[in-house]
Amino acid sequence: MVSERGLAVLRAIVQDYVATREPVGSKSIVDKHRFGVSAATIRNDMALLEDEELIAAPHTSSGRIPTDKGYRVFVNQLTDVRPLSGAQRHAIEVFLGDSVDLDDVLARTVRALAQLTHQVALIQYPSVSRAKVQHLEFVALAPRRVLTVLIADSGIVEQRVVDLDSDYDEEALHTLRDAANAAVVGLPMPDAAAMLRALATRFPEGARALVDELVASVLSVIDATRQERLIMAGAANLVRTEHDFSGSIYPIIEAIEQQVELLKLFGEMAAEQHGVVGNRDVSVSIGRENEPFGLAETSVLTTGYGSSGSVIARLGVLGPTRMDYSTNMAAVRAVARYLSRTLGEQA
Amino acid sequence: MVSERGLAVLRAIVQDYVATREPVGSKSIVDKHRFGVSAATIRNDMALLEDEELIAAPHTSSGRIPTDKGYRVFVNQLTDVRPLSGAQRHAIEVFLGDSVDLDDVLARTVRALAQLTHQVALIQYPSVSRAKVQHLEFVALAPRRVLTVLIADSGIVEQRVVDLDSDYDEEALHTLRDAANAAVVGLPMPDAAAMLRALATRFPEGARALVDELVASVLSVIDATRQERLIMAGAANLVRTEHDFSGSIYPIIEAIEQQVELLKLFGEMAAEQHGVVGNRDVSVSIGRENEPFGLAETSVLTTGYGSSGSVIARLGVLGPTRMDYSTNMAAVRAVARYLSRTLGEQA
DNA sequence: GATTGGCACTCATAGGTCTTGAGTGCCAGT
DNA sequence: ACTGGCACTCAAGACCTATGAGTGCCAATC
Repeated sequence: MVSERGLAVLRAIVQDYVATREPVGSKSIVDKHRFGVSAATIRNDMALLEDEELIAAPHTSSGRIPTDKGYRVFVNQLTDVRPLSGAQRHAIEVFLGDSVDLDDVLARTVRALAQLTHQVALIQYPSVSRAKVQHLEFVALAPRRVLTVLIADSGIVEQRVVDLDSDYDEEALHTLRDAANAAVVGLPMPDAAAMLRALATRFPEGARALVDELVASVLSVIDATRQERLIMAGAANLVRTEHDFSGSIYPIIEAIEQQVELLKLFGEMAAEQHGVVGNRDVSVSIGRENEPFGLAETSVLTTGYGSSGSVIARLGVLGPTRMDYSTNMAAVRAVARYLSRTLGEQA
Repeated sequence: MVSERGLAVLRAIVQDYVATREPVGSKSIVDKHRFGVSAATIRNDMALLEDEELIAAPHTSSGRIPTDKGYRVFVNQLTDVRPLSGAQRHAIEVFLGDSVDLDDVLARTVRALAQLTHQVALIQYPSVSRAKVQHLEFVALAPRRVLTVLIADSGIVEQRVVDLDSDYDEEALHTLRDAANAAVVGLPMPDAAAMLRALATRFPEGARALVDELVASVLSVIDATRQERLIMAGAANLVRTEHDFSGSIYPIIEAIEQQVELLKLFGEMAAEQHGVVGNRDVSVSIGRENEPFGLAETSVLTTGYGSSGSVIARLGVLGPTRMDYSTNMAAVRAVARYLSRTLGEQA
C-alpha cells in the first residue's frame, strides 16, 4: 500500500511532469517541494509507487512519469476545487457577451472554454429529445410546400421544409396547428411524439393524407440527427500539444471530426455519473480508458449542463493525458454553470 | 525568357516534387519523363528556370523545388481539366445521398470535398443578403414573445426569438405578416430591408411600437452574422501534411478556426474573378500571396456556387503549397457544380 | 523500522568527426 | 544546340565519445 507521503510524492510528480514535460527525479522533488526528507527517502517511496504501477521510468535511469493509473489516483483524490480567478470569470463574461440565439450562445461558450483550458473544447448539442415542446408551427410557403417549425423549451428551434403529395388549404393548416399545440405543448418529446401519432388517427378520412404527412414531418424533426452533434473549438490547441503524443495526432483529430466515437464516449460518461453531484460532478476519462474510441493518450473531462435543473447534454474538454486536471476541471464546471444559467434565463 | 521545353521541365519538377516531396534532380527528370535530351541539357534549362526564380535549390548541390512563382506559372498554364473518375463521381453521390435541409447538404458536401482532395475543405455559408425573400413569418410563442422566421429562396431558413416591450394580439401579427409578405416576397434582401423600413412608417400610431420592434427583428435576421461563416471539414488532412510546412501548423489551424482572415481571402478571391467562367473558374491563391491572411505556405483554391445561375457564395480547399493543383481544381469545380445543382432542385 | 549519505552503474543526449553519394556547374568536344 | 566528363559541394547518415542526471542498493545512523 502507498503511504500518505507516497501520495504526496505522486502529486508532486504529476504536477511537475505536467508543468515541464520532463521525467521527474528524486532530487528535483526535494528541491521544489518541501518534504522534510532526503532524496534517498523519496527514492524509496518512488520505488513503491512504481511497484503499484502509478509511475514509470521511460529509461532505466531517468526520472519518473505518471502512468494512466497514476493520473487516475491523482484525479480521484483531487478534492479542493480551485475556483476560477477573477480574470477568468471576466473572460467568460466577455466571451458570452450578448448572444442572439442558441447557436450563438453555444458557439461563444465553446470558444470560451477552449480559451480558458487551452484544450479542445466540446459541447454536445442540446438534445431535442430531452426537452419539452414549447410551440409547434406550420408555415404555408407555396402550394404543396410547408415549413414545419418546432420550438423546445431549451431554446432549440428546429425547422424543416416539407414537400407534400397533396394540396392543402390554409384553414386546415391552422386547425391542425391549434389542435397539435393544444395536445403537445409542455410535453417531453417522446410523449409528444406518441400524442401526435394518436392525434392523427382522430382526424376524418378526407384530411388524413395531409395530417399524416405533416405529423410525419414533425416526428422527423423530433428525431433529427442534429440532436447528436458536437460543437468544437480549439483544435489548434491539440496541435500545440502534439509532442505529448507518441504517434501522430492525425487519428485523434480525425476521430474528433467524425464525432461518432466521441459521442459514444460522451454517452458512456453521462451514464456512469448519472445522479452524481457536488465535487464529483466532472467526470474524467483517462488515457487508455479512451482507447476503444480511438482516443488513446488523450483525456476527456465532461460534465452535464441544462436549463432549469435538468441535464439536457454535456460539455467538456479533450487533451493529452498530460494535462492540468485541476484547472481544467474547474473551468469545465464553471463554464457549464454559466451556460446553464444563460439557458435558464432565455427559456 | 523560358523556352517551350523549359516549361515542360518546370511541369516535370512540379509534378515530381508534389509526388515525392524530394528536390528533383536533372537525372531523375530524364529517367521519368521522356525528354529526348541528356541530363546536362536539362541542367541548362534548369539554370534558366532558376534565373527566372521559378525554381530554387534548398542547398547548393541538390535537386530543385518549385518556388511560389513556379507554382503560379504552372497553374496558369494548366488548361486541360481532367474530369473526375467514375469512382470519384460515385463517392460524391454516396456522400450527398438524401439530405434533409440546407445545413445537412452543406455538411455532407464539405465532407465529400475533403475526402476527394485530402485537404481542408471549406464552404462559405450562403449569404442571406445575396438571396431573395421567399417567405416571412411571425409565430406567437407567448405574451410578448415572438419567433421571427425568414426563408430565402436559396433554402436558407433563419430564425430568431424576440422579446417585445409591449403586448400584441394575434390578429395584428397576422395583418403585419400578410402585409410584409405582400411587400417583400421575391425581393433581394437589401431591397426587402428598405421596403420593410418604409412599410413600418405607414402603420397607424397605435401599432407603431409593435411594428417597429418586429421589423427590427427581421432586419437583424437579414444582417445575421451567421451569413459570414465557413463550414469546414478535413482539418486532419492538414495535420497529415505537416512536414510540408517549415514551422508549426498551429497558426494556420488557428487562422482557419478564427475564420475572419479566411473570409477576407474568400472575399478577395470572389472580387478578383468576378465574371470569370469556363476553364478559369477556379481561382487559386498560392503561398506568399496568402501571407497577409496568416496563411503563408498554404494555397487556397475556390470557386463560386449558387442556385439558379447566380453565385451566392464560394467553396474550396486549403492545403500546403505543395499540393496536386490539377486534381484539386477538378474536384473543387465538380463539387461546386453538384452543390449548385442540388440547391437548384431544392428551391 | 525509517531515514540517510555514499557510490557504482546506466543510458539518453549532445557534440564531434568521417564517409558517402546525389547533384551541380562548367568546359571542351561533337 | 547538345553532350560527356569531371571536379566540387554539402546534407545525411554512421560512428564514436564525453557528459551528467538519475537510479538502486548498502551500510551507517537516528
